Amino acid sequence: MNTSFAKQLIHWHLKHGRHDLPWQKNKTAYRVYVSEIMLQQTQVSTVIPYYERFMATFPSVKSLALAPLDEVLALWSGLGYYGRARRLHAAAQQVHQQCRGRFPKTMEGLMALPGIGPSTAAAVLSLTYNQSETILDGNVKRVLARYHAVPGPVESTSTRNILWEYAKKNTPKEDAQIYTQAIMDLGATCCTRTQPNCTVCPFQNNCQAYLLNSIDDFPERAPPKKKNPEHQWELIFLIHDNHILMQQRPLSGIWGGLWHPPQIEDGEGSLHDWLRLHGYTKKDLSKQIKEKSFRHLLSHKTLIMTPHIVLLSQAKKPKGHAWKWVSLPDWQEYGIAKPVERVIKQLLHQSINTRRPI
DNA sequence: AAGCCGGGGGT
DNA sequence: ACCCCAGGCTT
Repeated sequence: MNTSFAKQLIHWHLKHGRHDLPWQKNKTAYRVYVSEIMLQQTQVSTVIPYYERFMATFPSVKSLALAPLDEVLALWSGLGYYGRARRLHAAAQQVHQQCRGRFPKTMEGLMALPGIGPSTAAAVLSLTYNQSETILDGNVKRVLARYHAVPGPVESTSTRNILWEYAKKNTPKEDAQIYTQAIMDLGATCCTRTQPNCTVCPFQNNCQAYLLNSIDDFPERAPPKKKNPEHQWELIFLIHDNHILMQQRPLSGIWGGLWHPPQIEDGEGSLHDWLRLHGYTKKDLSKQIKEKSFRHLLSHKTLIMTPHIVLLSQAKKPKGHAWKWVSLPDWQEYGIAKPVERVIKQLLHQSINTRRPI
């Protein structure tokens, strides 16, 4: 074990670490666990407001376990990676039903829960119970890759194994709680990705990358994968009698379990589909869709049909099911993806400005 | 091993 | 624009 590394780091953390994060208060396995899931691939500043709302609504494992998934997704909407929310909910139910509401206190026990991998399990155990377990997140990878000038792209398995070994060697038997927080804080506030603040770093005299004057070369990155071309499709916002037509997406894939307005195009989950269910012929539909005029299709009551383009970064078309007219005052109670939320807000705003009832 | 999953912040 | 973020799951 590299005792010196931990001691220096803990000493640094005493003065320069973060001590006021919401999940650092009233530390319980549940509170730390929820924070760790939210923080996966998500920055602290983004998480904080979501975390506060979430914990106010679900203060205990039991309350989360007994809540419907819809409610969990609604609180999660806007945060991204919605699979995290589904697995969080499933894990809470497992803990509630199979562990009498107590989180496992072992790596194996925690990793048996959906959504918990080695890093999250170690974070829960070290931060909550001061167990000597090792994390390897983006911060730790960066710190260690620089400290040891580790060559090779951090995405590769071999480099990751090397970093795991360093990380384990550095983890102290005592004070793992403070150490875990400390190494994340160092990565987040000092050993940052760009423009690291090496002049105040406790490892300035030990960091291989700094001594080689090549901080920017570590961690090495694999060449970027080519991204899917961004595709876009039309979502149609049908608002009728103060309700908006929405459909829920299947649990797998992008925006899993979330709600959004129907797409115009033909196919499963399209507006075509929905209208056909309501007795309109295909010929009717083609004509009216082309003209973007649905006033006579649904009702002669107030109806505003507003097509909007929602841009997604994925090439898959939405497949939805479970059509539902959602009351406009209630739409925020549903899990809605961020781009969709923006359009709905804009629509409501417009209707207020133009003083047109919808 | 590679792909998938989101939205935002920093540069 | 591009990179990255308190990763894990699926294929």
